[in-house]
Amino acid sequence: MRGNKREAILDAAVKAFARRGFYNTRVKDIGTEIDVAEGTLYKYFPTKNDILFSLFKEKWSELTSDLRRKIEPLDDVNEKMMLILATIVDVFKTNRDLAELFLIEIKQSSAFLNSPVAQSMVDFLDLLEEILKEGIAKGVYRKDLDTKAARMMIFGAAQGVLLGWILKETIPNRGKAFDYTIENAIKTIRDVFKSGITSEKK
Amino acid sequence: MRGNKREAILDAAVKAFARRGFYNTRVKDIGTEIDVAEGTLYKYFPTKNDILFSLFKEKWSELTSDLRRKIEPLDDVNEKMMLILATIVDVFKTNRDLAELFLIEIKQSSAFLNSPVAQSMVDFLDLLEEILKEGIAKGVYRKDLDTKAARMMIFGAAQGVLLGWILKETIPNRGKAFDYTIENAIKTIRDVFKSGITSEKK
Amino acid sequence: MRGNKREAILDAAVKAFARRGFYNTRVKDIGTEIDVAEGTLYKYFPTKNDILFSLFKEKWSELTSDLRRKIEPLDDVNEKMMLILATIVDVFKTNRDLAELFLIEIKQSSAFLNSPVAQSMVDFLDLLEEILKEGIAKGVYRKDLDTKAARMMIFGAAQGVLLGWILKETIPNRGKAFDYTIENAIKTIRDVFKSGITSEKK
Amino acid sequence: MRGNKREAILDAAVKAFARRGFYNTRVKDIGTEIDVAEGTLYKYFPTKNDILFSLFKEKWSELTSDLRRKIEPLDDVNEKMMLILATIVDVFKTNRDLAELFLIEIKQSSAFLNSPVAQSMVDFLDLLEEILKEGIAKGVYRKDLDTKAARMMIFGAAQGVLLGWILKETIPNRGKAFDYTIENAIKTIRDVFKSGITSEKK
DNA sequence: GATGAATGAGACTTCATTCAT
DNA sequence: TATGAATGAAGTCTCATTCAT
Repeated sequence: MRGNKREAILDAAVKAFARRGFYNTRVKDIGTEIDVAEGTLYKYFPTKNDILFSLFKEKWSELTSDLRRKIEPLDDVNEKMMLILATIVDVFKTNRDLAELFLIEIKQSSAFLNSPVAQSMVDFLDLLEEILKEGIAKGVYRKDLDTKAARMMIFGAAQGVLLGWILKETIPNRGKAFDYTIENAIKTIRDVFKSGITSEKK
Repeated sequence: MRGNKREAILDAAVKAFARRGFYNTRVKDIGTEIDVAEGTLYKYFPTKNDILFSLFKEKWSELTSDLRRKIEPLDDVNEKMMLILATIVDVFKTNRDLAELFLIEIKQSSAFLNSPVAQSMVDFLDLLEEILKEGIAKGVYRKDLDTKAARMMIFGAAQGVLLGWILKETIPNRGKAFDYTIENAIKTIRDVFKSGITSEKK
Repeated sequence: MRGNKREAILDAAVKAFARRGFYNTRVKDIGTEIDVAEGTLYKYFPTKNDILFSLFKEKWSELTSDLRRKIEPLDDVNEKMMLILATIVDVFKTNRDLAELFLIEIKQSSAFLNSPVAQSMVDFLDLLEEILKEGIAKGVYRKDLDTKAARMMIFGAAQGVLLGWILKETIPNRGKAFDYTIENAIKTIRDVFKSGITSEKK
Repeated sequence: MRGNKREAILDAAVKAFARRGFYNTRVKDIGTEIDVAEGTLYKYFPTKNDILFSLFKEKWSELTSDLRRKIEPLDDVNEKMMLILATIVDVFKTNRDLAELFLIEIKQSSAFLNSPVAQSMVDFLDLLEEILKEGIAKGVYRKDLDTKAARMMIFGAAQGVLLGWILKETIPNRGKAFDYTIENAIKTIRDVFKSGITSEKK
């Protein structure tokens, strides 16, 4: 029971934060989402900030361990990398609110990057780097890759296409500026990371 | 004189917003930065929001037109693309606060993506797309590229490496997680976009 | 409980507004009057203006319906009219703060005369007019009376004597300028409306 | 020249205060009315309050001495009284802004009734009382008249009809509630004060 | 545990007044 | 004398958090 309500609060918070952003969400809004009084939230989380903290921590951890489980049986690094990218996009496609929150409230995440909470996001980046290193070791990826830079690049690229995909639907007027399917996006990412944006021949 | 103070306020706002984020910055903080009273800010901008709006609008416009001017004399699309990526990284490297603001306060930018202000950011994306299209037309870039998705991917990738670079210095504890030079970052971006992360041979 | 606090706030507001005027009263002042925090006021009324609005609306309504109840059993229009005038003076004599507010913050009432709130004051004027019309129909009042003008005249006359009575006590120095008892005032009003200021004979 | 600008400022203030009320009028608004900068106003009046003070003082004085001049040649007290009432209504009819200000910003006038400024308004009331006393002495007015109360009643009655007349035009929606001509109003006042609201046949 | 009324610190914004030009 | 940019005190209102029930 306890765990359930805690979970429910976090899920409500994802929705609320995604919809209006952290600072424009009232603590009451989170409660309203699941018919729980403000005071009750404070039984589970000491402050509004802590709700966001726990959210990031737990959701990132979940995502990372899911990914680890998924790529474990695979051998080919390229396949691993592509699976990761595809999964991320897929997860966020399924859980739109979570996507919005993770993509958009970066400031908040960086705001507590100092805290132990941050580890969960770094864990994800570490996973990315592992694959890269493995690929390099196996001669599949180029040796001169700066893995720390590359992982941020990959992370950013995924964020970028997801952001565009979100904005397309969020913002009627500007929709055309971000008009692509999520399938095209994932194909673009895969192809570009595989062989660049340059034409194959050459 | 008038223009100067307006400029000064915007610059102070960049600093303040970058340092603490939009919502954690007090209007008074912006004024303090340049020894100007709170009330004076309101002579130049009707609301706190408008300061951020004007900031995005004007700085993005500046950046985009700078880029256009720079790539004009070039013929090779690849060179153009690389120049753009290098310039962006360079601009933000020089103006650290601006970088932080643009990379991190995305929510705010998306918050007003409906407004005419947004056009300035879309203008930048359009520039990116133009190059991509030109490259495709000239047979330099792959024909199957979804240019709308690709431009978001490139935009995101650049943001990603810059974010890491910022976080490295902002967050002492986690510094190692983002430990790469900006030079390595730009090289990584260039190489990956040119020929992917896979090893050259094959 | 809820109703009680709302009532208490309105009563505190009457006092505060009467004492210093609407614009010179701080929201905090109203709360202080009844040991309630500023924020609490906003649980009951959305804005400071709304406090004044509700005040006018509810107090005028109360007064008007009281008057209607009182005059109902009477037959003689003259008696009705005199009862109304006497009651008004009496009500305000008893509730000095309310008097001060109603007499003095006319600007505010006129400020929202467009709003539905105004109806409550017009209702009172309508009551006055009804009596006048009844009197005319019965041949007790002069046929050539412009009832709309007359009701404002009566309303104003009552306001005038009450204003003087208030000023007498409010303003020590000028007290002599308004030196009459409320009993004399009501007698004056009654007599003058009955047969004018001219001497009886003639 | 000096006097002219001072006069101009006061006239502009009458307009501005009448239009929006004292508290909703900005010092700048007064200046704008006559194309004078804010700073300039402060060369002529030490504070915003002083503008209102001077206004009341000077305008009331003007009105009172005008009235004295007008009634001087008359012998009949009744004629005097009627002339006064007619003149007041007429003055305000001609100078609508002044009317609105005097009728509506009573709080402000009472706010400084303690100050020497108030004398100007009391002077007017004194004039009213003089006539009443003269009438009583001559046996024209009833001996039992409380002159202090009566003068407030007369003052209030005049205010009342003027207020209605102003509201009629100010407030489109409620116009019907105050639908009478100023001519009817003055006739009503004259008749009622002469012989009451009761039908002539006694 | 749950509630939601109450709290009050603190944010944004306004505007009377000052003062250098 | 005239200006109007600058000031900053102070007001209204919000909302995270507390606490009595």
